[in-house]
Amino acid sequence: MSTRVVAVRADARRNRERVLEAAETVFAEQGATASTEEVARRAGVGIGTVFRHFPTKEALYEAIVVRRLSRVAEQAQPLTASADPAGALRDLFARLIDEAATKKAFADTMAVVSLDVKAAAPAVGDQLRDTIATLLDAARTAGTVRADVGLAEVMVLLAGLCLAAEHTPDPTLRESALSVVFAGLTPPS
Amino acid sequence: MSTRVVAVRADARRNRERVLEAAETVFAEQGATASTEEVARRAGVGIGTVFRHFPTKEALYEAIVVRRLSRVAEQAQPLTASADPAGALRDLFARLIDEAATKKAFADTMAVVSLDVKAAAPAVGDQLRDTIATLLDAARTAGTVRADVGLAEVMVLLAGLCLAAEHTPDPTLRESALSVVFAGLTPPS
Amino acid sequence: MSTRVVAVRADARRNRERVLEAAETVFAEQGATASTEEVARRAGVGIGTVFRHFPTKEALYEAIVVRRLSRVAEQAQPLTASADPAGALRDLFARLIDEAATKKAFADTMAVVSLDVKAAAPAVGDQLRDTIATLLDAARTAGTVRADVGLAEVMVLLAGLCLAAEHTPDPTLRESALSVVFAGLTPPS
Amino acid sequence: MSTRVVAVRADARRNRERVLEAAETVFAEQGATASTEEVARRAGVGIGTVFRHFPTKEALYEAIVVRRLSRVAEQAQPLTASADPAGALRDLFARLIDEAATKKAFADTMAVVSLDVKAAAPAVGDQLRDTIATLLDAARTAGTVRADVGLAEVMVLLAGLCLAAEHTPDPTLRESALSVVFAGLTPPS
DNA sequence: AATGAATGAGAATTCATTCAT
DNA sequence: CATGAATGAATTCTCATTCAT
Repeated sequence: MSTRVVAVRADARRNRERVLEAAETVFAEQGATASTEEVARRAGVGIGTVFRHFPTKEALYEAIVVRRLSRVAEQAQPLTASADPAGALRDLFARLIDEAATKKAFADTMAVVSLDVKAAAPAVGDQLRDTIATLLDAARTAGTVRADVGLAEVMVLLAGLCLAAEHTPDPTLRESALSVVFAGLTPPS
Repeated sequence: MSTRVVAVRADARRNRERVLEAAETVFAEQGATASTEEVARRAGVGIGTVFRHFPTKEALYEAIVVRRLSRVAEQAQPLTASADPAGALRDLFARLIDEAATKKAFADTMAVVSLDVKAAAPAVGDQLRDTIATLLDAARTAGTVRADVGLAEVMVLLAGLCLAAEHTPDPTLRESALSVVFAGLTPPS
Repeated sequence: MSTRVVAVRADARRNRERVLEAAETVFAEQGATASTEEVARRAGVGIGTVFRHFPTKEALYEAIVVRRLSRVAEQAQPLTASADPAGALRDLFARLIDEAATKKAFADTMAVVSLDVKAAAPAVGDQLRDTIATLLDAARTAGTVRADVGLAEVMVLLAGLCLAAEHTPDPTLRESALSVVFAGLTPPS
Repeated sequence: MSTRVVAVRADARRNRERVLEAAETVFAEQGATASTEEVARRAGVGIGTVFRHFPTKEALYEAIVVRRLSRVAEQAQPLTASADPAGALRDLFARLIDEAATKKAFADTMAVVSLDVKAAAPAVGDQLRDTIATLLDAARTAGTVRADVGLAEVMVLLAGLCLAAEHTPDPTLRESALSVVFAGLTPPS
């Protein structure tokens, strides 16, 4: 009996996953204004199924945001152990910028997390923010980032780079812009 | 008869202007998703009039982009005479950033000009780009901006700062971010 | 020019009238749950037209309610001049009951007016209520209706008869029920 | 094996009962438009279970009607032994009216029984109708109700009072309306 | 040329009903 | 039998665009 129950749930979870996967793709391609119907089509499910799992279009979108952030935060955390915190920070930024360049609406996600702190579901982006804060602190302590730069402006810069990346297909250019920003973060010799 | 025709055209031109004015306001307030009906209402004209002058909502939006750019470029050009090109560049950026923070969809305008060069009506943003290019060249020559920084990445940075500004109500924070970028543009001592 | 303007309005008014007419029919046949699409179809207009004239389904429904009440109230008012107020009252009730028996949702309209006084748009049903109140007063004064019966209970009885009529296709039966009620309103000899 | 089957049936019957109980409550609160899902939730069963026992929402609704009627009829029957049949009839009406005022969709139940005789499952409301008929006959014989009043119009009046009661929160008013009706049923002195 | 009414293709959301587990 | 996930038709409402006046 418990197996049967688990089986049902596994099925539902699989469908939920398919919906999320489809939503991820669709939102990456068309942005947040993509229709729920399109998501359902891509997922190969009825539209009712989408709404069963996510009672609102916004709920679905938020789920994608959370998902993206979780992944990003997960991948970011190991960086805190880095011996070169400034370099780690830059690597992290580069990764996020590339993702923003590829996936529509990812930049918006970053902007929300970076800037509209209270708006987002609380604690959703906290993990990423914390990682960045840790790296920043370490870098300042190590003297590889200027002491007079705060987390807030770093987040603004990150958001800006991500948002600009959405319109910047050339990776070299994105890298150059990032270089300028990090040059600005580096203490004058 | 010719007078009548001229009169009509003057009328039409005035209407076109009113529509643009209204669109500017409405898009600044509500972003590009504002309805065309709302624009017509604000302009005090029928919706048919809006579509007569701009056959598509997108055409109207582009017209606003062009308009904003023209104004900005106009105000920017005098700066090319500045004795301190780097300082002038920074002032210009600050002005644009503040505008982006205040007017919705202005940041997108900047992004279009800065990044999707070919997408926009050709030569639309060229004037502004040229001004920035001139300032940048002068600053590099004067040694107040690093020689290895190109126009393209500067435009990316400008777009990024404007886009981030849209979500950053605190002017101090916007200023701080700008400072970092300009520190990054300054040649190492 | 004024003629042109008037012409447009006349056209719109005609369409509005067609929508109202269709809505009247459709609601009479299917009740208040009939779809707006069906109303549009019957009116021979696009669904957008219906929503242009009545921004909400509820607004459309209310318009029908108001319309029905206005007509009824208009027809009722002359009765106040009757030499036989009790008889006039009974005639009025009979008319309303018959309408309720024929038109779905009319009974609900009557119920709203009779009972949920404040809920309905204020003053919508007031005219009818006033007419009934006048007739009732006159009848009580004339001694043809019991002095201890108030307007409130008369309205309850009217609503009840209308609501029951909706399910009572036999007119003789409706008439019999009305007779009992009026016998109850008549003072004991 | 037979025991197991019996056990299953007992389980099923219990579930059926729980569904009915929940439906009773839900329909009383929200009317017939309440969703089947809500009924299932209240019953603490899956929605599939609801549809297993009642193949259609309408079937479920009818079952509730039947159920309410059975109870009412059961409670009513003892009244036939009353020495004062007219008084008993009035008591019965008062009880039904109060129930209609409290429980949404009960008035509709009454209307169905009173008026759409053939529509309902045959013989469903017959018991109540029979009780009322018996009381009416007795009262007519006793001379406490007019001889020229038939069962049909009494049912119409009952339905009307119940339907009106649904919108009449004031019990005094409901009582007053009932008084008028019974005055109308009483033979002229 | 201006007007604004008409249009109808979506979009989000709900819910009765079916069916795989 | 029970479960509840899946389905998709239906509904309300919006908005860019067209067209009669």
